[in-house]
Amino acid sequence: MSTGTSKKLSRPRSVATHEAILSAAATLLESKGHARLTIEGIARLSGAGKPTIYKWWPNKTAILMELFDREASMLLAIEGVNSAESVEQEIIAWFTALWKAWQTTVSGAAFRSILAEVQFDPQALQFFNKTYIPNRRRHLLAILHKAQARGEIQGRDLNVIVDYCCGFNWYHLLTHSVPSAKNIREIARTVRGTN
Amino acid sequence: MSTGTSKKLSRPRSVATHEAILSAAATLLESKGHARLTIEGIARLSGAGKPTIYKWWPNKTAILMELFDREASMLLAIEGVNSAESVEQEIIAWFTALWKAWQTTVSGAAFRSILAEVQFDPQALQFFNKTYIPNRRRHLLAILHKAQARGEIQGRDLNVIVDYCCGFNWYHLLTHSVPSAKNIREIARTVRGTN
Amino acid sequence: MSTGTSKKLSRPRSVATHEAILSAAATLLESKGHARLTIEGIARLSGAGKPTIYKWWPNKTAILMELFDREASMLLAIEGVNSAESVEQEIIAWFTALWKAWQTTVSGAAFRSILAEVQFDPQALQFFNKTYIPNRRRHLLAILHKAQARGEIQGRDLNVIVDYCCGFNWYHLLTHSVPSAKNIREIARTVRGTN
Amino acid sequence: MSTGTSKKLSRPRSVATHEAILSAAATLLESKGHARLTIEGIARLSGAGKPTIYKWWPNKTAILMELFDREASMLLAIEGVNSAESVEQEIIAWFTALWKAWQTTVSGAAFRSILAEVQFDPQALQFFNKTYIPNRRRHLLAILHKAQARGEIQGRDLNVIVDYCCGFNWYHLLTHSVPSAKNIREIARTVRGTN
DNA sequence: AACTAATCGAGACGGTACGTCTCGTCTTTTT
DNA sequence: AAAAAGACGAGACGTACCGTCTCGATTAGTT
Repeated sequence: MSTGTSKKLSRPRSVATHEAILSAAATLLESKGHARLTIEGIARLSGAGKPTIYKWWPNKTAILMELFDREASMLLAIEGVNSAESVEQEIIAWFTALWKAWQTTVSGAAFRSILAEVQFDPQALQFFNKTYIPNRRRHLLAILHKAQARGEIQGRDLNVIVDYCCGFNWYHLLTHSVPSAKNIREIARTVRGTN
Repeated sequence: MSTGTSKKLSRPRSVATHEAILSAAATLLESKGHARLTIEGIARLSGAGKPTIYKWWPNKTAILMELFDREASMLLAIEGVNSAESVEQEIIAWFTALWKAWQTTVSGAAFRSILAEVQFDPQALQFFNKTYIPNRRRHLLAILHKAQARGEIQGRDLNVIVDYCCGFNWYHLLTHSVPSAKNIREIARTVRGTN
Repeated sequence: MSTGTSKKLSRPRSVATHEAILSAAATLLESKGHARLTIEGIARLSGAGKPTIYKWWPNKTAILMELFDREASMLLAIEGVNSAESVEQEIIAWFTALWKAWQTTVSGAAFRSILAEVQFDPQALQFFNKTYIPNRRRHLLAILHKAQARGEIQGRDLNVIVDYCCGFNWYHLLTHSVPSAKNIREIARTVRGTN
Repeated sequence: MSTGTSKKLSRPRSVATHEAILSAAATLLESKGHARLTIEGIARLSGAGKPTIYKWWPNKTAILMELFDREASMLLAIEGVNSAESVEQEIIAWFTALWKAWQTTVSGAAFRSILAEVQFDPQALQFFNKTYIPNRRRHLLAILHKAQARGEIQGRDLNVIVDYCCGFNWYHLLTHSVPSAKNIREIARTVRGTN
């Protein structure tokens, strides 16, 4: 009797290979840099065959996105509950944690690569805009919404705030300059805008 | 004392070829997109030899930068001196003009390509950060300085303002989303921040 | 006991491509001549990719050698065992057959090209001297040895005979002049040298 | 005041440049080898402009031929009158001198290069066959003619002898193997052919 | 326990672009 | 004129990856 859950009749996808590919990508991104990160290199290092990689990821960007998510989700899990007293405090905490992650893991390099790579591939860009970006904006947007509900932010278009806050981070990421704590405080101050 | 007008004793660089290469790059960038913009393609379309291109530009990014500058300088020339009554007005005027240029010429696509390309090449990135970016920031920084002198802006780090304003524009450029007039007004409002 | 026929665990080398490359080389050598025989041209005509060619042959000379061997082995197969009555008869038969092959197939042009090409590449020259040439000399040397055993040749250094006989043929090949039947008879006469 | 000798209205061909080009070619041929001997390299080393070279020599082969002639004529001048008692002695003397020159000057390398280069260029080959080769054969042919007149050689086609003697030398030149004194004696013996 | 079917590694293959090299022609200024 | 300097179009060089393909070997889960 079928249990309903359609069981596979054949060999399942190898978890070890999946993992090996991702960490090979991480290693190469860190050691050789974006320009030297090639599918061929990943295959070589991971011991996987090229067709195996192409079977599961449509392109390099998809690998990078999965890599970034893995690292970023760790970050989110670690940060956990943040009971800050004000929007500014919350944003400062969030940006500080974000930059710490971007610096200490490959996630920063990965996101930088995604941003660059996505400009080459219209299809990847569409996925990036429709699915990927909204997910990344969600956390900041939630903080702002709460603040708006508490009355801390008034008369502001929250999406514009997210735009320029993300923009600020992207700007620093793409120019390889880490914003100082002071800079982060400064940008956090702008969100209230009590005028 | 002779200024030594230093006449070249050989065939001078061909202006026509220089021009043909740049406009071939512009055409290809517009028609084929960034991914299909190759040195080989530029050589083919422009009628120039590949070595000629490599002689004058070290890489694709350098061509794109010159292309962008050409378009951007036109923009600056056209916009001219604008004596707006407030910082906000000035910024709104500047951003509106900038986005008009980015949309109506290839300059937008060129700058997007530069941002992506520079991530691949550490040397190009260094030039980008040390020389190219400061030049691009100058105009906005000048506007802010004047406003600070007039007392319109107080207690703000002007560089952070430039960071997030550029960031805002880059963000929209990289996600292929044009900011609305309303959005531009909104971001212009944040620079004053009289709190 | 299993001889371990060592089966390849990947896609086998394409015989069709191998063949296409060789015959493209033959066609180009015949139609365009040695100067216009380029790897790029062979790739174009054969439909193979350049890297495929470089994978299997280190340089143009290697292709030419294989091409020559293919044609020459046909010749040897056709000529078969020839039981002539004297050295002179044997040499005349051999040279006549050789020149017929050099004229009716690309093998002549191929060998001419090899001789020229090998002067450019010290590595190719070494292979040419150590491996290729001895193989080409073998047939003539065998004829002379047999004759010496029969007492037809006395007090001669057989290697010098081979040197000048090959030299005679190379001379005519390189100056694009085909030796007449009379000339071949004349040179065949010199090998006996009963003085 | 005019000396009577029709003065040129313009700058005459520079002898120094002519000389510089030839010796640059010799130097490069010796140090870098045939493959690295390029017109561009000659221009660089000699300090001449490329167009100057092309003005006076149609191609690289022509330079090599002039270079070879310069060296070879020195040889002939030095060897001078050779009063040998027999054809064999004469040929041995001639070949020994020839090989000494080929080994001690660049003339050997130059002639090897000419042989190779000429295979690429049908026009150069024609000049080579019609003009160059006959000049090179002349000396040996003269020796043989004298011997024939003296009755030392009978019933032989002298041209075939020259063919295979040149062939013998070319063979050794092209395979980079210097014939031993014994080998030279051996080949000299064949010319008499008293059968 | 044998069968089955997808997965995996290996790597050959046709492409395309890379950045470099040399060619032979040209244009300009100096001698 | 002739020569230097060197820019230029042309096109081959040998290399690096791309993404697709064909193999034989592996390895669950189903019969």
